[in-house]
Amino acid sequence: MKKIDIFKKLRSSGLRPTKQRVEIAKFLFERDKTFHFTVESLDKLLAKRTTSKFALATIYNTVHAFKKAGHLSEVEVRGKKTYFDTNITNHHHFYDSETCELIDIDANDVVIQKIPKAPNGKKIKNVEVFINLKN
Amino acid sequence: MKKIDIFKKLRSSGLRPTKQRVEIAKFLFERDKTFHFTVESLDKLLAKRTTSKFALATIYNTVHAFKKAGHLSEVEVRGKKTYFDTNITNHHHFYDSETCELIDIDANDVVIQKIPKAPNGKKIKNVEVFINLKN
DNA sequence: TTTTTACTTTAGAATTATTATAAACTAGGA
DNA sequence: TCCTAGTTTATAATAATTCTAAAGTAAAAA
Repeated sequence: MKKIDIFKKLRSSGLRPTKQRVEIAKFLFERDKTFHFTVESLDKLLAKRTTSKFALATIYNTVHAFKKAGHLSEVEVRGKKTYFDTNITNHHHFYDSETCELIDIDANDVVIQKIPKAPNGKKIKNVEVFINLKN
Repeated sequence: MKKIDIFKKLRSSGLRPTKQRVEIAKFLFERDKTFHFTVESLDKLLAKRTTSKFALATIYNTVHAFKKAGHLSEVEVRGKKTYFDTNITNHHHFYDSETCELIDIDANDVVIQKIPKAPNGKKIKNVEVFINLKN
């Protein structure tokens, strides 16, 4: 993804393309495969790859802004950390608690045959399937 | 559940039936319906219902001891808090993010037709289905 | 282009949930 | 009853995240 596209992506979602956002966006979105990360891991990776430095709060702000704009999804797993996922399509996850690793599962690879009705007055927003792994 | 049964329940799982544990166990297990709670909410409820006071650390210890002994299950949902569930059978959950409320779904009410193979070297430990609700 | 304004970044403080610590206490066996 | 290991407790520590307020910057207005 070219710099100009990053600019577009940010601007079209109402985010000013600041130096920090552009750098973070380039790092996150210029890749073919899905990328899972926590704020902490992203911070470390950015520190390695770039010369600029980022306040931790900036990474939190940016990642949440990207999420709000629909460029990232958030995945909550057992444990204290929040993971983010560059795969924003509807999909599911394997979770390997040994390695604390998330692995995407395509939505088509999980077929649910039967599901209960939502309680009165409520609707189903989405269904998340977590497959926990062991060795 | 009678006090003597609480004693048995605790002792059979290697937990000394201390005053605190017995009171907490009575509060949690002397009910017909599933009960979902966080450590924080349990603390508040206990403060209302009983005259004894409990250190927060005791509630953490006790709840985790109960979980380890298989008397409670733990459910992680979006957000920072950890929920515990007196329903220790294999089951799923609705999650109402408006009210931060968990609702049990019987395992039989969710039928999964197709599921992907675990990655190489890994096995599937369990499958958790979360149905997120909206209004 | 300069000025202005609103949005951002930043470092550090604050908050929140949880766990660790170490001293005092207690259940249950010897 | 005495002893010992397991428990409880208050408090400190930790960890992830959010808040704050000052300094900086992008983009609109002049």
